[in-house]
Amino acid sequence: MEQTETGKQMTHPCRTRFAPSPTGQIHIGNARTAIMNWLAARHFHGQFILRIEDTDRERSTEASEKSILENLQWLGLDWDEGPDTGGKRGPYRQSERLHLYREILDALIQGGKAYLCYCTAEELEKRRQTQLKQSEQPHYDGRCFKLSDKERKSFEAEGRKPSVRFHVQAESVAFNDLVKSDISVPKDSISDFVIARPDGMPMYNFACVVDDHFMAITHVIRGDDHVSNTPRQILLYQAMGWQTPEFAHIPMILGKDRNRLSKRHGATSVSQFREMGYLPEALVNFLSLLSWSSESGEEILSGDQLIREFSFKKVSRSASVFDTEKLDWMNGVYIREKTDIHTLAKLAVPFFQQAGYPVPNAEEALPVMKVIQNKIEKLSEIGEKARLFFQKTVEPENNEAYDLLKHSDSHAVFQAFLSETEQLSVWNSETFILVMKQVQKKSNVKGKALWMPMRVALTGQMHGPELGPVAEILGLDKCRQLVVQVLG
RNA sequence: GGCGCAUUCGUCUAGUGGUCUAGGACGCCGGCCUCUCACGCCGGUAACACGGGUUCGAUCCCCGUAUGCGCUACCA
Repeated sequence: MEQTETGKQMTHPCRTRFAPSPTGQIHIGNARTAIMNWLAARHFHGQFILRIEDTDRERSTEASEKSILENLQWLGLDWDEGPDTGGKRGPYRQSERLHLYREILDALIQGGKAYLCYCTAEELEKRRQTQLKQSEQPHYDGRCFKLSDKERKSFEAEGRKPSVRFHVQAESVAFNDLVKSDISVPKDSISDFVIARPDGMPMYNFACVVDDHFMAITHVIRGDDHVSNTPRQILLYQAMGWQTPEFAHIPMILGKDRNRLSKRHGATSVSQFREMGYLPEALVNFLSLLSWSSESGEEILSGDQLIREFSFKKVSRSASVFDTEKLDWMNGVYIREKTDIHTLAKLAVPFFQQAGYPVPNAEEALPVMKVIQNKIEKLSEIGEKARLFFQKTVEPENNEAYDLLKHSDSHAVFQAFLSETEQLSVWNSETFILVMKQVQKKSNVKGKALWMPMRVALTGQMHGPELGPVAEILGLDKCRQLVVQVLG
């Protein structure tokens, strides 16, 4: 039998879940939560379950669900059970589990653990305001708990539709969080809360508990914005006589201003990072290093290493700021060191095309990618860095470049280059270097004065990739043509 | 307002009652390499929120304060 890190014995193998609500693009913070759940499941050789929490009918869409699954897959996460793959504990969409909630709800009401509440949203809000005004703690006063049959009937006659409220009886609730250690909440800080809407749709805290129970989730790993929800959920587990799972609340991810990450901070959805040319492995690596660190202290970690090294003990308790500069660096590491050049070329094709360059496939992208591989940190920089290979005409980028072309030494270099290449039939990086050596002899110009004019002639720019490979990709004809152009 | 949680370089983090003159990474600065830029390599900059305790000794333990975040929904 496996042991959890708190020493409690697990009666099932580790089962974790990621339970997004399909109300938009998957957010970077949610993605991190998904990654942690996935890592934990894989580390403990358990199962990772995907569940769609679509009880908010107003905001849930099918398109969102589809996009969430796609982006999770893009990140490289896989799940053992989910809405698309199925599984023994399904269905995996809350909207398809309504009958189950209904059953539990009835049982709860029968057992006196929950009751119908006829208060309207307006009434509730009004009372809340009064409580606030009297600097009281806003809470539900429990008035519908002791409704007489007569009162109930009169409410029904008014056409009021009741919601279902959970009757809180506990003194106080305490639990041991795998990340945050002991957390306890005093009694009266929790008042009777709604667990189902008048239309029968379950509320988050309720549905979540029912599903986690029936899906046999052993570790609930989620953002620490759920810490305050946990006591409510534990009360529910207790009322139903179910065993509570382990809880692990991982800290929030903050924006640069230390506020909760939101659109104001720029890109926040996984798909946006994908479009900007971040590699999934880099994003996963970076995200897993937020509020977590490896035992070894390594920073560049593959998925397998992440799985191997995963541990709740290494999750820190405080929020972290999402630092794109470090992400950029890490993505650069993946581009230049951690990704096979052929794979990279393949991934790059859409970015060439987006920039309008005629690159139909990975074969065409390959040589250029080899040359600019260590010049970019994101694939979206391809447009800028590869421009020199596709531009129709070459213009010196600034006065300095222009002056360089007009220098008399440069003139000699160009002349020599043309005569040296006149009879050439073989053309590649090496022959270009050989030619330049000859040019040096002939023109008696060397070093910077030799290479820089050639660079500007071929690319128009003062900076750029190594000239040999550039010349090779450009081809002999194009090179000669460009040199003729600057001479004329 | 109440309750909960947090607080080590600018950022991500390591760390333990003495080995901390606090380690690593990103960024930044300087140098090397070099046809340029980048890569790479070498070096540097920079932090234990504050105030009380406990202790021979606290970054590490306890209590306050401040600040931040979260929850306090018929959102999830």
